This record gives sequence, C-alpha cells and structure tokens, in this order.
Amino acid sequence: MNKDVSDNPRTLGETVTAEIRRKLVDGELVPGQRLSEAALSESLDISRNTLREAFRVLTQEGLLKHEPNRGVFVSVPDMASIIEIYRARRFVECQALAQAYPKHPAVKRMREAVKAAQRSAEVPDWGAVGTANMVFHAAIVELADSQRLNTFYGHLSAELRLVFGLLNDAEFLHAPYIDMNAAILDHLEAGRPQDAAKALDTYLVQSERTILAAYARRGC
Amino acid sequence: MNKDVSDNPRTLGETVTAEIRRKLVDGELVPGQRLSEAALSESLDISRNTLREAFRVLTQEGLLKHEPNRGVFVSVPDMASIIEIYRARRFVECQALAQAYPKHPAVKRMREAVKAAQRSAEVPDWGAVGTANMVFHAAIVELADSQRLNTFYGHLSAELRLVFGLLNDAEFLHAPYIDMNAAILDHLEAGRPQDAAKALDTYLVQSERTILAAYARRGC
DNA sequence: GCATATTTGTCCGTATGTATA
DNA sequence: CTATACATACGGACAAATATG
Repeated sequence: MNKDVSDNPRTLGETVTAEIRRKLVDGELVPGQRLSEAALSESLDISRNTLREAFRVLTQEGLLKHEPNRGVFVSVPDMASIIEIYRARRFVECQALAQAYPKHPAVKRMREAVKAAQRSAEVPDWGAVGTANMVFHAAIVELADSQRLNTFYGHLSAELRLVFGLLNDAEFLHAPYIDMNAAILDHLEAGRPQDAAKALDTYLVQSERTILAAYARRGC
Repeated sequence: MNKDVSDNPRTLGETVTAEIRRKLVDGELVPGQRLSEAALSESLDISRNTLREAFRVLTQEGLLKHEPNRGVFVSVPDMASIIEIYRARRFVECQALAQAYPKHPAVKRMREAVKAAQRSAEVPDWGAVGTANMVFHAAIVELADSQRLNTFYGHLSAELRLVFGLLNDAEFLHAPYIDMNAAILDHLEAGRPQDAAKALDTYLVQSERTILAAYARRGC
C-alpha cells in the first residue's frame, strides 16, 4: 500500500520515521499532542538530531505541525482541512476511475479489498473494515498509473486517519460504504467507468457529510 | 506561487532548505551531482545536522535522492520520470481546467502570466518566459481550490525544472507555447472550459513529446 | 511586567559502519 | 585487501526563544 522509502528502512532515521508514522495513523499519538524532542528521543532511544530529521519528513507529509521555537505537534485537522481533503479526494479518485481501463491490475486489488471488508464486517472487526476501505480507494488511484499521484494520495489518506482517530467510531464511519464500494467495482468491471465515477462521487459526498457531522458533534 | 512554510523562513533550517531548493530549480546544482555534507555545510556556513534536515525535506519533495551510506544526490530525471510527471500533469491540470469556474480569481493570474510571457518573449528573455509559463500552469491547478493539490503540483513543477536544466534550451522549450496558453485562457474566459481542457491536453502531449525528443538527443 | 525554568535551534566532536579507490 | 573517505548516529554544549510562576 505504501511504496515509500520507509517501507524498507535502511537507516535508523527511516525506521524511526516509519514508527512514528505508524503511531500517528494508529492513533497512539493524538492530534494536538505535543511531541517533545527530549522526551520522545529518550523513549525511542535515539538522539535528538535523528528525531528532528524524522520530524521534518512527517511535517512535510502533513501529519505533524512544526511551530518554530515552540515545538512539533500532531496535526489537528479542522473542518476546513476535512473539506479540503475530500475536495482533493473527489478530484483525484473520480478522475482516476472515470478514465480507468477495466482490466487494469489495480482492479484485482479493489476486488480483494471489497472481499476483505465484507469478511471483516462479519466478524465484526470495524478497524479492519476501515483498513480494507482505504486499500480499496488507494487502488482506485493506482488506476491512474502515476507513482507520484499514489504517494500524494497516501498523504491524504494518512491525514484522514488522523481525523478518524479523532472521531473514534469505526463502525459508523465505515459500515455503510462496504456495499457502495462493491457497486462501484461492479460498474467498473462491467465497463461502465462513468457510472463508477458517478457512484464514487456520491460515496465521497456522503462520507464527507457524515464525517463533518461527527466532527461537529465531537466538538461540542 | 509557493505557499510552503519556507516562503517565510523562521529558522535557519528553513532558510537553507529554500536556498538549496532555489539552487536546484535555477540549475546551479545539476542532476546527478553529489551533495557532500561536509563540503556543502561548510560552503553554506551551517552545521551538518541542519543540512541533513534540509536534505530530508528536499528528498521528500523529489528534488534530491538519498542513497543510504552513500550520500545525497540531485535527482536525475530519467525518461520514465518525465513520462510520469506529464501523466500526472495531464491528470491534474486538465481536470482542474475542465471543471473550472470562469470567474475564479486564479484566472486573473493566468491572464497576467500570459502577458508576462508575451512581454518577455519580445525582449527576448526565454528564462523569464519559462517562469511565466510555470506560473500560468500553477494558476490552472489553483482553479481546483485545493491547497494540497497546489503543493503537490509545486513538487511536480520543481522536478520538471530539473529536466529543463538538463536540456538547457529555454527558447526551444517555451516559445511555442505562449500562444497555446493564450488560446487556452480565451476558451476558459469565454465559458468553454471543455475546449480549454482539450487544448491543454494537446499542449501537454506536444510539450512532453518535445522534451522527450530533446532528452533523447542529449543522451547521445 | 519580571525573573526563572524549560525547550528548541544550532553547533561541535567523535565513534562506528559502509562504500570505494 | 587495505586504506581512505564519507555518511550515520550519538551526546554534549550553549544561545535564543518561549513558557511558567
């Protein structure tokens, strides 16, 4: 899913970057939390300098926020960010799907993600459903055959996971979309990419609305 | 144009990052060149630690390539990269233009970029024409109203400047496109975004072909 | 508003591992 | 194979900015 350098970490800095990234998307580090250089470098058993290099990378990815002379904080996605992320998602995903070749290798990954989500929903394991859902949408972007676009989408996706961590209600957030994903895939495999794109747009608008509503409730 | 943190550098690290980025897009540092930590940190009069932080950021942006235990090099765009960058450009720019609102504020910036390019062509100052051209296309992406998409496009654009530096023939690369940009803008302002997108696609295909041809010639 | 403590920003020295002439 | 150069990583230091009482 993530084709970043940090998948195969060859230096300590990359290992640490990947580890912190995992903690961020897994919700072990929560939005707004301050990451003290001294404390975190000690708890990870690395030097401050190495940690700072990791901070720069994760800041670039949008997961951390660097405030000069004040420190590094986990990004706090506000409503504007959520709206913006969904705007970018609709832009990228719908276009990728609309122009997709129905026999593209990524379609297989989409199918597998749908199946995985359905299986996890029966357990039920809503966290796994959420993961499968993200794999499905990453596969949609892969249809566009652009590594750079995939990486960009990976950053969007990671930021969105920060939002999910903030809301903490995986079933509510993911359950309704299993069938919608399946329908999108059916359209695509049947050679109706325009219909697939249309369905995806509906999906994303609905998902955005749901998340914004949950976000607003949480805020009060 | 570049809304990055490094526009208003508040720390030495950000200043240095911006400075190296400038040297990269201006061609002062050429693709393939090795950037020695010791040499560069001394010439910039900064510590190696600070330089390494800048290296991580610029690597993330695709301008540098980090080879563990070997060092940091200026990225060498190969043919596959050029093709990929153009694929992403067509994907992003054409979509942004096709769905654009003709009275979007970015349209004004497009118009100004076209005028600037025409003025610079009369001097002639082909470097300035190239810069105006990049502003024009950045403005196209701004039509999509997504800060994250703008940043992503900024990275694509910077990588492309590495390619231009490799080819070193600004007139040949930019001169033919001044009028095409003007035509694209006319379509948009006249409320024909689909025609504008179509013209832009033609532009990008032709530009890619031209650059690949120049790249191939250079290789021999 | 002031004095103090904390934290970041930045530098240096150095030990170790890796790549290459 | 050895030697050399270089990147990796650490720990300590201090100034500057910020937070705290």
